[in-house]
Amino acid sequence: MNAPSKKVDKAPRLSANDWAQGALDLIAEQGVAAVAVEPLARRLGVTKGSFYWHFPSREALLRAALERWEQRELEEVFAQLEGIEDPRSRLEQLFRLVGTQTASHAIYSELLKAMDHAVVQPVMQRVSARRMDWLTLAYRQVGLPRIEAQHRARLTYAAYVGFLQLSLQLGQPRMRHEEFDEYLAHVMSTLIPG
Amino acid sequence: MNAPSKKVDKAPRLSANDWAQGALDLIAEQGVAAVAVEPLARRLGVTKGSFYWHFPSREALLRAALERWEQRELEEVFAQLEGIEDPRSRLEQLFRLVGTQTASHAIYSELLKAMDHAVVQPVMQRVSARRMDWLTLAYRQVGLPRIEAQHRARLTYAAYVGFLQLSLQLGQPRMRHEEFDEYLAHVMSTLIPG
DNA sequence: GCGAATCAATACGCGAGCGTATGGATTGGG
DNA sequence: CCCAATCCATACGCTCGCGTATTGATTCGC
Repeated sequence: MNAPSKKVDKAPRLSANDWAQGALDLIAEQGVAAVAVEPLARRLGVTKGSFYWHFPSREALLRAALERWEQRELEEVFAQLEGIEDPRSRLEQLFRLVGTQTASHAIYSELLKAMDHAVVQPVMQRVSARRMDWLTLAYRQVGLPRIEAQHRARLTYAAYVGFLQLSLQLGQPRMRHEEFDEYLAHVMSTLIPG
Repeated sequence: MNAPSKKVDKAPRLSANDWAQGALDLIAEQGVAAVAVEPLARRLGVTKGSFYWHFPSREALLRAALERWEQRELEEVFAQLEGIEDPRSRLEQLFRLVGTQTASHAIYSELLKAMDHAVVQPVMQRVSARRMDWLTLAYRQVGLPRIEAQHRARLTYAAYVGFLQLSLQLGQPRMRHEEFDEYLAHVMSTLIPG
C-alpha cells in the first residue's frame, strides 16, 4: 500500500515556519496572549526543547509570526482587488469581501485587540496605514476631493474595524445572510458617493 | 497645624467598592487582563490578605467592577443627552461627546478588547444593545424608516467602536483639534440624513 | 473601655510559563 | 558507514499570580 521507502506517520520534524504558523493559528483562535511556548509545543506534538532550538524566546516567535502574516497580507489584499478597474465596483467588492470572509479576518481582529503590545503595534500601524491609503485613493477615484476622501476613508476603516470587533468578538447570534446583505447594501449606499 | 482629633495619613481602610474602583482604574489603564489581586493590592497599599476578606476570588472582583461600571454607564449617558429635544442636535451632540471625551471611553475600549471573556461578554452585550436601540430610535426620529434606521445605527455604532479602537489603542500621533473637528463634521454629514 | 466584628499582614502550597542545560535521537554528507 | 549537524526530550530553577490559613491590629457597639 505504501511506498516502502517512505515513512508514513513517524514524526515530521518541525521548522521555524511551522512554529510561526502555529502561533498564527493560536492568535486567530485565542488571541495574542495565548501564544505561549509550552501550550503551543503540546499542540504541535513536541516539547519546548524543540522550540528553543528554532527561536531564542517567545517574543522572537511573535515577531516571526507577525512578519509572516504581514507579508501574506500584502500579497492577498492586492490580489483580490487588483483585477477590477472601475473604482466604484472595487469599493463595493472590498465591502463584500470584508463581509463574507469574516473568518479570515480573525487574526486581524485579534491583533487589533493587542495593539498596545510593543511587538504588535508597529505591524498594525503599517498595515492600517496602507489600507487607509488604499481607501483614500479609492475615494478620490470615485470623485471625492482630497480632504473628503481622507475623512471618508477614516470613517470607512473605523466602521470596518468596529464591525469586525462586534461580529467576531460579541459571539452574537451571527447575522443571517439576507440581513447581512441588506446591511451591506445600506453601508455601500451610505459611504460610497454617487 | 492639624485638627488633633483627626488622623492625617494613617491607613484609610478599604471597602469592597474601593477594590472595585481600583479594578476599574486598572482596566482603563492596562486592560482586563491586568486586573490581578496582588498587583492591585500593592497599588492600594495593602496586601492580598485584605482582598480576600472582601471578595472570594478575582472573578468576583471583576463582576463587582463591571456591575459598578454598567450602573454608572446607565446614568451618565442618559444625563448628557437627556436635555436636547431636537433629535438631530442630539445625534450631533452624541458624536461630539464621543470625540472629545475619548479619555473617558478608555474602559469601554478595553472591555471591547475583552469581549471574549465570560464575565465581560454579557455586560457588553447589554450595553451595546441599549446603545444600539438608542441610536436606532434617534435615526427613526430624524426620519429614517425602521429598517434603514437599524442599519444606520449599526453602521454608526461600528464606526464608533472602530474609532475608539484606532485612536486609543494605536497610540497614534493624536489628531489635532481642528483636524478632528473637520472629521466630525464629515461623519455627521455622512451619517445623519438631512 | 471591652468584647466582637471588621480589616489587614504573613506565610504557605499550588500551577503555569519562561528560559537553560544537557543528553539522546535522527538525518545528511563524505 | 560514520561523524557532524540538526532536531527533540527531560529535568531543573525561577517568577508570578491564585487561593487558604492563621494570627495580628483597628474600630464599633454598648
